[in-house]
Amino acid sequence: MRDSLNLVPTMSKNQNSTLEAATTRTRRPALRLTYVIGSLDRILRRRMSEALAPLGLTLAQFTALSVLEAKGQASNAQLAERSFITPQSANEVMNAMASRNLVSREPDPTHGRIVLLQLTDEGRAVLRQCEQAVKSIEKQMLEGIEFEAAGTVQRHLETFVRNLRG
Amino acid sequence: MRDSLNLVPTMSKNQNSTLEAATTRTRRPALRLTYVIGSLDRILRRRMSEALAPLGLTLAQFTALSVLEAKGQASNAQLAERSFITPQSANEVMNAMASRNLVSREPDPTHGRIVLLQLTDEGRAVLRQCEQAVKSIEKQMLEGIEFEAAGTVQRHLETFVRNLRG
DNA sequence: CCAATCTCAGCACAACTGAAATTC
DNA sequence: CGAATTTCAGTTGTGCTGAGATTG
Repeated sequence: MRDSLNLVPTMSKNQNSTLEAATTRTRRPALRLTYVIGSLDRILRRRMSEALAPLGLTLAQFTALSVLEAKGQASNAQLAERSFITPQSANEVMNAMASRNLVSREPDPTHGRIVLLQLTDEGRAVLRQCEQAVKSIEKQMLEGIEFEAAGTVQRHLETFVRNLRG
Repeated sequence: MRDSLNLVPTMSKNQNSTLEAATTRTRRPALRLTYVIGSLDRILRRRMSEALAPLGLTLAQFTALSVLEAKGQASNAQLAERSFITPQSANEVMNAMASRNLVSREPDPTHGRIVLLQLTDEGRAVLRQCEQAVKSIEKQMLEGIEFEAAGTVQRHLETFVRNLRG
């Protein structure tokens, strides 16, 4: 009744029984998948922000650097789409990084209004430092998880994203 | 060299054509697992906020209601820990909901300073509406995913959370 | 004129840190 | 006193919408 019929295979036991009876001992919130995703992201955000702070970068900036490296060269609009944010938000992040010389902005020769963004050598160097700083967090997160299983999880999450993007 | 040896079964450049060959054509940013988690959360956040707006609730409020239902009865401090946020943040959310009569606050009879929070009947009713509103988003997200696989993903994500919590 | 792109401005949400008051 | 809890106040990160300018 409560959770209808789908997608919440969490409460492996006592899915019945007033819930409150278990308040003292139950260790699991055991909520929806969306809740778990949100929780994980919040913890990850906090930990990563801490790790990146000494390098003077915010998490959003690190993300933008990563995406830009993967894409190689992109307009602000393209970058925003890849990052699942609005062009305005992307622009704000890029402003901060352009002024720090981590990315270069050059007008697209074939299209006057478009500004092509690209990692500078300094940006690439900083990105490497960031990845180093973040690596240990990822490692801790995946402790006890088999390599293959982590890949499976990632592919499923990518499917979730694709499904939601419509 | 760049990604060392672990935990990123994705790609970074083009030298690893085995994995993405099966998918589309270079359509994937394919970054770290943390990036995918962040992207998914951002999309989910946006979609869920939209769905909850007509009910006059923010996502944080919905989350708090859910946690409170699962816990049955809790202090603000307990609730904060379950939600992986600071007591200050939790308190702010609870203020909004107490003033809307979705949760009740009663002093703990056994400990003067503690305030016990609990869902009101109205809170429970609103929560049910929220869950209804959110259900279709979850359904879309899990399209094409087998029930069992979704459970596996959730269990893995819960392990990630546990690992990071220390 | 239209559409896309970029950018400025203002705003909202959700978290945070710091600090104070209360209670055991 | 010290530890835990609550709560007030200010700040930050990160996104948003709206509106305007520019280019093809």
